[in-house]
Formats: sequence, C-alpha cells, structure tokens
Amino acid sequence: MGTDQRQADPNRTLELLWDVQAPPTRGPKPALSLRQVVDTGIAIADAEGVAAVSMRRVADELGYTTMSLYRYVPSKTDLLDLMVEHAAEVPDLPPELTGWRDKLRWWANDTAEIYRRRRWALDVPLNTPPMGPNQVKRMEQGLSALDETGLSGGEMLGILVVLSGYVRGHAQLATALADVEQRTGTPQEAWDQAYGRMLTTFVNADDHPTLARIVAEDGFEGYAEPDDEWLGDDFTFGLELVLDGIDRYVERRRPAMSPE
Amino acid sequence: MGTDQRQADPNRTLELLWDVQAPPTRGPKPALSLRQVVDTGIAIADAEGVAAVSMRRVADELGYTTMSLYRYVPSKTDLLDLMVEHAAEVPDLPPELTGWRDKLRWWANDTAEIYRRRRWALDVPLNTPPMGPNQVKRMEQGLSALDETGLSGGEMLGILVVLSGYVRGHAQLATALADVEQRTGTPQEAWDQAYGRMLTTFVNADDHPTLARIVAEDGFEGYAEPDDEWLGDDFTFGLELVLDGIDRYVERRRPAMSPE
DNA sequence: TAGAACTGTGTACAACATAAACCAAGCGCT
DNA sequence: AGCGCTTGGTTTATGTTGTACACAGTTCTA
Repeated sequence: MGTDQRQADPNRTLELLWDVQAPPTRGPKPALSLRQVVDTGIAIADAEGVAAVSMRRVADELGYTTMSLYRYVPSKTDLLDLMVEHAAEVPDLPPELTGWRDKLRWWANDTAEIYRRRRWALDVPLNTPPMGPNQVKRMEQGLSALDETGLSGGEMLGILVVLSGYVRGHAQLATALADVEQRTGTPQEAWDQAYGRMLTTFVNADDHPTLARIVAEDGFEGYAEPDDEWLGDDFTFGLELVLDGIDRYVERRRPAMSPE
Repeated sequence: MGTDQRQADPNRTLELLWDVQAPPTRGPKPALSLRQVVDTGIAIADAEGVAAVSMRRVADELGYTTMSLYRYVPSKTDLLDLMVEHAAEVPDLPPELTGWRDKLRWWANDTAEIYRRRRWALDVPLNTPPMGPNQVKRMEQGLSALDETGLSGGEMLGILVVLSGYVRGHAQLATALADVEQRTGTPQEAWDQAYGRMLTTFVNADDHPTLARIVAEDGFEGYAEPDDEWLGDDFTFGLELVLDGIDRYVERRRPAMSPE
C-alpha cells in the first residue's frame, strides 16, 4: 500500500482544518467541496467503520472518480484527520453548571459521548497534535472549567491531558470488549466462551492466586460480557476517581481559600 | 486490500496465544516456528513501526515466501495481536514494595514502560479482549496489588480498567505529540511552528478567553514541544491523581480499619 | 506400501493509495 | 477580444498489500 505519507505539510493541514483558503478565482467551479468529501467519509465510517472508508468508496458515493478527491484533500491520512475533527463537534457548556467539578464531569462525559456515537474515531491513529477548531474549542472549554481553581496554565493543561487520556483510553478498552463481534465477524458468545475457557483452563491458583480466587467467587460476571450501555457504571466510577484526584490536588494547592 | 477478516476463530487465537497445540506427527518438520515469526514481526516494528510490518516483509526477513507464514498464523491481524502479547512481557513485582499504592504505581509505570519501548503497540487496534498469558499475568499482578484493600473482585477489576485506561490513553496522547516527526515525515519544528501560528492566528479572546489568556502568559511553553523523556512529569502527575482517587475510594469503603 | 497429514511454493486476484499526463473550463491581463 | 495561466476532473499506470487456491514434496501411520 502507499499509505506511507512521505511528507506532510502542517500549513496545508492547518488551512484545511480551519477552512481558510483564498477561494480561487481562475479555474472552473469546483463541483464538490471539502465539506462534502469529509461528510461522506464520516457517513461511511458511521455506518461501516473506518476500515470501509477508502478513496474509491468515498468518490463512488459522491459520483466522481477516485482521483478527483485529491483536489480537495492531500492524502487519505488528512481526510481521516479531518473526519475526526468534524465529527467531534463541541456543544456549548450548559450554563447551569457552576463548580469546576460539575463542568469537568460534563466535559468528560461529552467527550466520551463523541466516542460512543463515533467509535471509529478511536481507530484513527493520532498522528498530529490536535489543532482543529473543535479540538481547540474543547480544550478551551476544559480550561474554562478549571479556571476558577486558580491553578496555573501548565497545571490546567496537565489535568486536561490526564482527563482526556483517561477518557480515550477507557473508551478504547470498552470498545474492544463491546465491539468484538463487529470487529472480528465472530459472534459475541463465541468470544465469551473462549474467555471463560481461558480462565478455567490456564488460570491456576499457583500462577494466578488472586485471579483464581476471584474467578472462583464468580467475581467475573458482568466483565466477560460488558454491559449493554457501553461506557456505563465503569466509566463513571473511574471518572469520579480521577475527579477526586483532581479535587485533592486542587485543595492541596490552595489550602485555605474561600470557594468564591 | 483484504484486511477485512471475515471470520475469526477464538479457539484458534487462544491456542496461539497460550502456545498449546498438539505438535503434528505426520508431515515434514516445520522449518520455522510461531515464535520466530512473531519475533521477526516485533523486530521490524521496533525498528520501523508497525506500518512496516507486512507479511512479505516478515517472510523476506526470514528467507521464506510470504505464504509460508500462513502455516503459522491465520491472518495478519492475529500476527499483530500475538506481537503485542509477546512484546508486553511482565516482570515480577519487586518484593520490596509493600503497600497497594506503591505496587499499583509500579504496575502503571511498568505498563507505560512497555508502551515507551514499543510505541507501535499503541498503533495495533484493540480488537479482542486481552486474553494472552502476559495480559492475564498483568491483570493478576494488578489484582494482587489491590488484594490487601479488601475490595470486591468487581471493584478491583473496575479500578484496573480505569488505571490501564489512563495509562493507555495518556501514552497515546503523549506519543502523538512526541512522534510527529517519525509519523508524518515532517520535522518537529515545522509542526511546532504551525501550532504556534494556529494559537496566535485563530485563538482570539472572544471565542477562547481562557486559552488566549494562557497563551498570552506563555503558559504553553513546554507543551507545544513535549519534554524529551516522553512520559515524564505529566504522566506521573496524572498517575498520582488517579492513585489519589483510588485512595479516597478505598478509604471510603473501609472507613476505620487498621492499615495492617 | 498406499495413503493421509502436513509442509513450503508459485500463481493469481482484488483492493488499495497515489503519481503523472491530460483536456476542458474559466478568470485576468494585455 | 483573445491569449495564457490557473484550476478541476478524468484517464491511465504503478507498486504494494493480504490472502485464496492449487500443487509438489515430505514424513509418519495403517
């Protein structure tokens, strides 16, 4: 395959992401628009996953030739990046939220919600720093949530990296468990059975004492088969954990300050 | 491409991961071994990234034809999964560690260390539940670390999912920032400049008040260009955050118990 | 000793990203 | 008014990919 991407042009990427480009005056009118191309890609990914998105496929869907897309997008890699950027729309922060913790919880949940609706976004490799409008807007939102804590810019950024790292990582793990069927073409139950067989066959008390005990106690129910709501209680549990950690950090940094 | 993976066989996958299979008596002796194939794949990925791993490439490296590999591995997807499993070796937990927090910190750092040494492992899509020996050993280790807390099996599993989710997510974000050059073929500085230009051009005080303020305060130094040590202070910071959260949870669950 | 099981090979195919050459379209200058 | 430059979409072509399939050689078993 030729996916190597020998060279990338950050400026061009930036132009595309922020949709700034002197609209050309000379040639014939474009029949398509970047927007259409990206949206078509998103539609395909929504329906069949990111693996189904090929240049050919997108072009066919639009009724044009494969190569015509390259007038709008430098490479498939860029197309995927643009798809992620456009798919990650950021709603405004609900004004009724007051404390940083509520805001940050909403922020994390909303980010997770993106991954829930567009699971394919997790399959797009993260090649460049996030610098599209939506990504930046999301960052701004997170920062504004933390603003009242009085932390430094660096500290706030660190916290956001931690939090979005958690959201992304957890979403990925959850997806791996929940989407086996779609990803492997083999029914869920077959995997569950295999997992169970693995636990009973290879996990013995000598090598895996703790695990063996939990398995014996049936502590694995509900983990081999994840809950239907995908990012459910588990995510919330971890989120509160992280928020607690942030809380403790914030408290420690300004030991005796009035909340206002 | 034919990467579709129409059907997967969990039992076969399990056999391969755990290296159990009745060694055949009939035919000619195999010239290769699964181990060799996987190790060759790992070597290539170590040197040039996972994108450089192709069946052809692995076979060439071994001096055999492409198709010969399919006698050892059902598909490329399985090969990648096996590579991850083998690359994620789990050292024994240092015996001098006593409390759950120290153990868990070591556990998270060791997991991160894997991702540091084998960044390509983050690029392998997570298609199936982790059920290889090393993955299971790592789980056992995490559980044993938490054993003393007296939490239930479900709670401990939840905590581990949270923690490994954090590690994975953070590592991915950090890699995206640190490896731009290798991934895009464009020098680091070009991206940094583009990022800076993005911040100054598109981030105005109206749409991004908090961000704009931080940029004005130079609070972005050290973030556009990540520290050389990759998962550095930032990771540690977030890790302690998560550990704090866990700590608070543990404390809350057994309010007045002696630490021993 | 015949056949079954198993090995590695050679050939073949469809799908992929994308480079290069091409022609038609349309504005901007002289 | 018209020439030319810029731009848009198509055509053609190239190299790479994963893997299905048929085959010929090897080794044990019945």
